[in-house]
Amino acid sequence: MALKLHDTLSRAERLLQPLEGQTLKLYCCGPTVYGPAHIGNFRTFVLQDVFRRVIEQGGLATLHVRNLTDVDDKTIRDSLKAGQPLADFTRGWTDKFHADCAALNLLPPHFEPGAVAHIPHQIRMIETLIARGHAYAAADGSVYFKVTSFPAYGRLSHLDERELKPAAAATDSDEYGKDSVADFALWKSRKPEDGPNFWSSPWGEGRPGWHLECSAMALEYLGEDFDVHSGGVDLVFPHHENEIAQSCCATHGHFARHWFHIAHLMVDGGKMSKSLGNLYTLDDLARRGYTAAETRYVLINGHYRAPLNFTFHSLDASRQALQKLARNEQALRTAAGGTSAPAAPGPFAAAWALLEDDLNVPGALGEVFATLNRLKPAGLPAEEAAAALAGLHFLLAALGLQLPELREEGTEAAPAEILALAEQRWQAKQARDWATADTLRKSLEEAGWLVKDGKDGWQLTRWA
RNA sequence: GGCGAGGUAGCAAAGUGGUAAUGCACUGGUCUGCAAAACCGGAAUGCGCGGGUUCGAUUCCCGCCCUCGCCUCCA
Repeated sequence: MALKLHDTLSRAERLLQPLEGQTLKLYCCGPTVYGPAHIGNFRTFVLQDVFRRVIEQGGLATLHVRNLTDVDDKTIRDSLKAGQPLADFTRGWTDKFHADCAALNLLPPHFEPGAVAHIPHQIRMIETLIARGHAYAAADGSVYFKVTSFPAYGRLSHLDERELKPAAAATDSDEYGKDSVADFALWKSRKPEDGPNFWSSPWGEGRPGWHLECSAMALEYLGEDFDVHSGGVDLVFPHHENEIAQSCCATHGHFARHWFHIAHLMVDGGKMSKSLGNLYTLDDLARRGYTAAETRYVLINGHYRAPLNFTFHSLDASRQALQKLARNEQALRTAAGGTSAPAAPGPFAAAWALLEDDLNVPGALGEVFATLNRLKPAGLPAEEAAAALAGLHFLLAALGLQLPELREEGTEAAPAEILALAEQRWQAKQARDWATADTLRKSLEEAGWLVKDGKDGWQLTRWA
């Protein structure tokens, strides 16, 4: 195992080695469950999944924690709007999230804690922070973290090199009582708009602040020190900066050793937003006929540190690419006379090396194709084909790519009238009545079936 | 305005101090009555702009332009 990964904090590529033993501890900021996640959210989760798969293929174990934010402004607001108890509301969207994750072939985290279930942990952490002089309760019962009490604040996002936009310092009317505008909430006192969603604490009724949940859960499941913390780039500031401050001040640990941030997905060259109508969910794409596997391919086929431009053309390209991989895989299987366990990259060593070099997925995919093109699977001797097949499976497993069914079958599934049309066309063709044959072929195409002529007969393929 | 990430063929996207992967699209051939699919080939002549360093820069340095993100609860 020799994965080099860029670290946001040190701004350098660093070799990843578990702090303890052979298990790499990974914390990922999860979704806020108040609606369906969009493909931009999933870019982050899919890349984290590839990361985990590469680590595991490389021979290490992982301990993967990804939280669910099931209490915050949006979940509360929308559950009240829906007239549902918060827990029921977020459970529904959590189920949807899990279904989407499964469709995208994401490995489930080992722990997936929710914020609501860990409120005591968060309260305990706040008590520690207050006791150590890093936090204070305001008059209204909210508790804030005192940013000036942590000199290292801002290291991750290089705050010291930045000049905050004057407007950004505008006070939030909800958060009066803060000593400094930079201080952030650990506990938010109960407000009328929270409805029935409040919990009791030493500071009165209220609910936990968003940043704290990740610190508390990371501590609970991974300990004071762990290997990698990951999320979308937009979380660098303030979320991750705040997590570092809370965790380092509440424990004696160093918190995460390595920060892994994934760049955003763009659509048609611009940002994704509801108002532009270019914010897609997995279901939106499914309605247009694209599979989750095709979506996954699109999402991983760009380096994680660079913005990736999503287009429907790239989805079409992914479909073709996956078909090509499937054909090659089948050719290798035929040549090898069976499958074998994916134990090593074999002839795909160059592709694997690219994955180990800062998770260069597009480079690795390019290398997979280049290797296949060189190998010419159909003509390989059985032994070489078997090694290549195992290697291909090794790479596909690391990327989490599931190959589609080859588009060969279909004739059996065709309805009787389609079969009749096809047979009629074949007869016309035998009679060298090309005009009739072509007309019938066109009708079949309009009905959604492509005709493929063989030597002694025809085949149908579902087309639309 | 500050900080960060980017600008590579029609689209997407790797990579490199010395003739620029890969996928899609395009195109020639095989096959076919013609196609489709598949297979075997091919072309692109493309590294944002201007300087500098260098024998040589897309790659390093400087300046500029453009895009995207963050700038206090957006993956």
